[in-house]
Amino acid sequence: MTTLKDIAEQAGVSIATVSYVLNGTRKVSDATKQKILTIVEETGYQSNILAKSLRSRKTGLIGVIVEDIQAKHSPAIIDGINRAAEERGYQIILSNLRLISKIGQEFSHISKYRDDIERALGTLNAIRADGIIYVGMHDRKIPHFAEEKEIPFVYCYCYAENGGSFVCYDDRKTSCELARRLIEAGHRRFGILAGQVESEPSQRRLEGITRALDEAGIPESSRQIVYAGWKYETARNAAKKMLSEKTRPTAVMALNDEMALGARDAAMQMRLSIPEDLSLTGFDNADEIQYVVPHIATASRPLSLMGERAVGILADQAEGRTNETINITLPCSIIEGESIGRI
Amino acid sequence: MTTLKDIAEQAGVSIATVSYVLNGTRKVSDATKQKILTIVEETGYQSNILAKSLRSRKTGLIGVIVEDIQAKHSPAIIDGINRAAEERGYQIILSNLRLISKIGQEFSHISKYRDDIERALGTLNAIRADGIIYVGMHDRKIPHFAEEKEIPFVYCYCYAENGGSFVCYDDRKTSCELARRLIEAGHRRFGILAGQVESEPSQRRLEGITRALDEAGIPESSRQIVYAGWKYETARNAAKKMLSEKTRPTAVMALNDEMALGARDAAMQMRLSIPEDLSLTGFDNADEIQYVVPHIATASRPLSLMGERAVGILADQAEGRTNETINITLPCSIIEGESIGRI
DNA sequence: CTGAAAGCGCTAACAG
DNA sequence: CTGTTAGCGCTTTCAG
Repeated sequence: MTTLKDIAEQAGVSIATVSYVLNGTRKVSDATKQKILTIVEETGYQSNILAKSLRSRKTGLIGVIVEDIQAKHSPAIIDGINRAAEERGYQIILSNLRLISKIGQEFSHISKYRDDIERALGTLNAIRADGIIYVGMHDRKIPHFAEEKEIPFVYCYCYAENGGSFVCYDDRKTSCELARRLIEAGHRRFGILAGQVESEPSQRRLEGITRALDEAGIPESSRQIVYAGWKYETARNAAKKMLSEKTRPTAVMALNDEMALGARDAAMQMRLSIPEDLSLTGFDNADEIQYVVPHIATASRPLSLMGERAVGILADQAEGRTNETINITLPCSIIEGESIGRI
Repeated sequence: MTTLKDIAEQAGVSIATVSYVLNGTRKVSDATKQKILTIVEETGYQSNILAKSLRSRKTGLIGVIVEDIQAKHSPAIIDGINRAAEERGYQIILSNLRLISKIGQEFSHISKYRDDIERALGTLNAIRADGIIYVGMHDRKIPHFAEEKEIPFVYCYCYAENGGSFVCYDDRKTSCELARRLIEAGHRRFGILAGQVESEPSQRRLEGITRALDEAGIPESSRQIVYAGWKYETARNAAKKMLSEKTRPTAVMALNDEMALGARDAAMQMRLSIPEDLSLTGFDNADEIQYVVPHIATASRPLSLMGERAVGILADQAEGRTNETINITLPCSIIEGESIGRI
């Protein structure tokens, strides 16, 4: 492996001079500069990042701790992180906590995995990463892991109890917007398929819908809320019950797409067609609904962008441009579908 | 940041002794050992991996170049890589080529992205990764990037023109097995929805099916093969045509699940029900088909395991246990569904 | 404009 | 059993 020293010897200059040329740290005569550059080219010299980092105390590494890379939203976020990182000359070092297989849906027990997190943090620390992005599995509040560490830390798709920068998306506003579309289409009786009672995204999405319904003066009695646990099966059963009542809702809002599919199949089984007999909305713009006809109206989260913005904050902090705690909430976009019918 | 030197001073020993204790490189008296360990614990000392690696010429870093992290199969493979890497004390450094957005389906033009790849390889080289895993986007032949490099290199979900270790899965055998199930169920007229003509996975899956049909003595005239380009839309159109022929196939084998969904919707539109009027199989076990009823028989690829095995090969090479080129082909598992009917 | 030299924090050969 | 010391490859003062 070629080193600075090799280049210096071949060029008949000191290693310092080679370093100056390579980093543009100081003015060097054009002659020597050219000579050095030629040799660098010929030898295919690659500076040793380890040595460089050891000296300069900057590694150009961003540690990404992801609660589960197999969570549906993770790849898009990581993609965004990767893109932005490369643009700024950083590399990604990835640590996957694999929480799904470890805790299933028991997000509240996350504290049990504090050990895993500490270990990941330890490694990233040992490697002297310039900053850390923590990508959550649900957009929810979690303990603030990096309290005592001095390394820049940004939460993405989650946020910390007591501060810390984060990037998330506005599901409250988006849900509100979806509900408004249904109201505009004339709907007055709503069925809502929510996640777990304690789930924060579920609560926020519910709040958004509630706001829209309140605005429209729709009474509580015309809102049926069922906590169907985010899943297809449970949602289908809940929807079946909901739709067999005498004053059944004319619109069902599922707080995620998987539950929307459950509601759709319940409707199909009951020979209710969408959108003629029933309007339906989802959330997340999941793969699973791309090919169902009619297309179900849903919302797309700005996942890639969230990753990019997280890197932006991190880089600003790592490079000393700011030391502020920055919180960014990005808007979603509504995906139109034919599942909303006028009444 | 605490260093070896700090610990040594506090313990009143030399830094070498501390190093010996921490690495177990040499016997040290229990007394000093305990004293050192206590101080390490108290200070929360983290050894500086950069310095360590610079000296020992091993970084404990595995570079993972993934053609696109947003490809459906990527997260599961990376998950497997991550799991196995952690077990062996390696960290993952991730480089995402983002090929999908760059070239779409034009996989043949991949050579244009040689530059991107060279850059990723360069960075990984500069960082002195102990080995590199290249995760492809399709299980296909690609140029051998690391010919001249001395660093261990393993291809995953693809393989190289002229050698190099790789891990892939057996779509030929699996397709053959799927076809046999249909034959056993009494089918004699087949429609096959393939990918692009030049696609290797498509060719292999087709070969598997051909073998099964040949074995069963089913004439070429009873096999309708259409190259429907892997996509829902094109597959639906192709299936529609296929199913309107007077001697329509009784079984349609789509070489991926997205096309199976296309075939299913074509059948629905033509009022053919599955599995009574038509049997259907897919491939890949994609998210998109998890919730369609009846469940479509398909095949699940051992993605996570492929990642794990790739790390196994890499670690064996990096740690000098072998210098052989190793190729592993893993079996898939058939996912039963109600989409296969007896005839 | 250029060079010598002092480290960054750690490992490992050599010397007790 | 323990310590001294020479680097790993690079950046960056300090001195020409």
